Amino acid sequence: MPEQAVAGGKENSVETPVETTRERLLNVAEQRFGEGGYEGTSLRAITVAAAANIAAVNYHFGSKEALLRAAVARAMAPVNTERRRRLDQLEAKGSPTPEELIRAFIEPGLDLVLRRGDRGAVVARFIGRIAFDPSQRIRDLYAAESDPIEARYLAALQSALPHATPDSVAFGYVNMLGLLALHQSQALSRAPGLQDAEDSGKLAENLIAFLVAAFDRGLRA
Amino acid sequence: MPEQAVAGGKENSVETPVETTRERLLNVAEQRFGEGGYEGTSLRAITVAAAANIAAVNYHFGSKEALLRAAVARAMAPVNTERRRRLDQLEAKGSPTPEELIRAFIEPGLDLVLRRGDRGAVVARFIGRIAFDPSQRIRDLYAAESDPIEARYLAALQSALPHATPDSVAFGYVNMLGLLALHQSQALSRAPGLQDAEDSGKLAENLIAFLVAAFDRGLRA
DNA sequence: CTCCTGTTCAAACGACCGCTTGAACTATGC
DNA sequence: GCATAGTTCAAGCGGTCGTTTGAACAGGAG
Repeated sequence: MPEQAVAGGKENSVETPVETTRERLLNVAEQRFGEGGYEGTSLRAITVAAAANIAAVNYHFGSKEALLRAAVARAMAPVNTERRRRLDQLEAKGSPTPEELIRAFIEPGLDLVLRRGDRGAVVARFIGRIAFDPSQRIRDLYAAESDPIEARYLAALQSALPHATPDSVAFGYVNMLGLLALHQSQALSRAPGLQDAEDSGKLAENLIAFLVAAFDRGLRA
Repeated sequence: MPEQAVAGGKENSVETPVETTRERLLNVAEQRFGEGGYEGTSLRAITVAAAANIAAVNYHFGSKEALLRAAVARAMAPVNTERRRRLDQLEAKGSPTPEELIRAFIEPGLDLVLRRGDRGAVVARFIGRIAFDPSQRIRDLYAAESDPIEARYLAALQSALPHATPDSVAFGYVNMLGLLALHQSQALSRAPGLQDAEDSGKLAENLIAFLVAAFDRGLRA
């Protein structure tokens, strides 16, 4: 391991660990896949931007799709963690409202990710883009990372909306999922300008208010 | 023009006009682009399925992107026509409600297109897929076909929702646009089963109710 | 019949794709 | 020192991409 920069390494100052080839590949993959989608982005474009050799992708990940899978897993991990944490918290408190549940879903996807500067915006766009990639195969790959907590949200939403049928609760959930992804990918923001932290907060509040109203009064009785 | 089958031609019965190569290309392009997206679909896959030569694409359209543009224009034409017709009708009546406006937007996209059998489902999926293609270039191509009536809808929605700010009305509009496209592309229906006419009607009603609630009470005052 | 225009065809172009190979390089363990 | 395992590299594999070419084919007009 030439450049892993373990703690106390002599080559770099203590607080600037070297970005490994693997990390650079994941970072650039997030950016490029988020811009052009999976099919529209070549491994060569990624490796050139990451100052790495093409063979490095197959060495570190095995294939283009495996690189994408690793990037999705890494990007979704903190979002899923935060969502789980919030769900635990709400369930411990007991009887969460629809708004609390929606907020616990939306904010980790927008806030947590957009509030950390350019990198966060890149990650959000990546997730949003992959979630609705034209290829069913790629969408499934995202769904595999997102599904584990879906059942918990559905159950909690059903409890919070006893008047709504299970079908209509599921309908609301996929609408929430879809709208979040579209805003994450910035495909809905006509003005191409990137959102800063403040805008992202406003977006989150607007989206939550929109969804709360739809859940509260827009589902089949 | 070998096989145009003008009226009264002797080769085919009166009511079965021959499908020209150009039409076959557009039909198959709708289907394949709707399945795999623009980047994920090759001209060869299209021409093979259409029983046409690859060169026919460049002869009839000029390029792959021009084929897509022609397919989008053909698919959107009846939707735009119907939306314009409904808007005219509502405006002639005066003071349309938010629900009437939302219905006039959603139904031409789902109903009109899904109610005409398999072909309609293919067209709907095609439109929905292209509207949020990963490539900005392709999305713009769709937006160019969709934009002309956008201003009319925004103005009408603003009048019907005087309490909402212009920004929030625009926010609701893009959400409506996005949710419709996602349902059209069937990316939100987890069960991969194709929707028949009856299901499509239910979907339209559910989506309209969801959006009406969100517009009525989910926008910034 | 001959010309002419519109259409289809097989074949090939250069470019790029994801992936593999085998050697070179690098830090570490003995 | 030397062997070893981890990593990077230039080069090339077979295949597919969108596009182009020039010839063949088909009907209509003179």
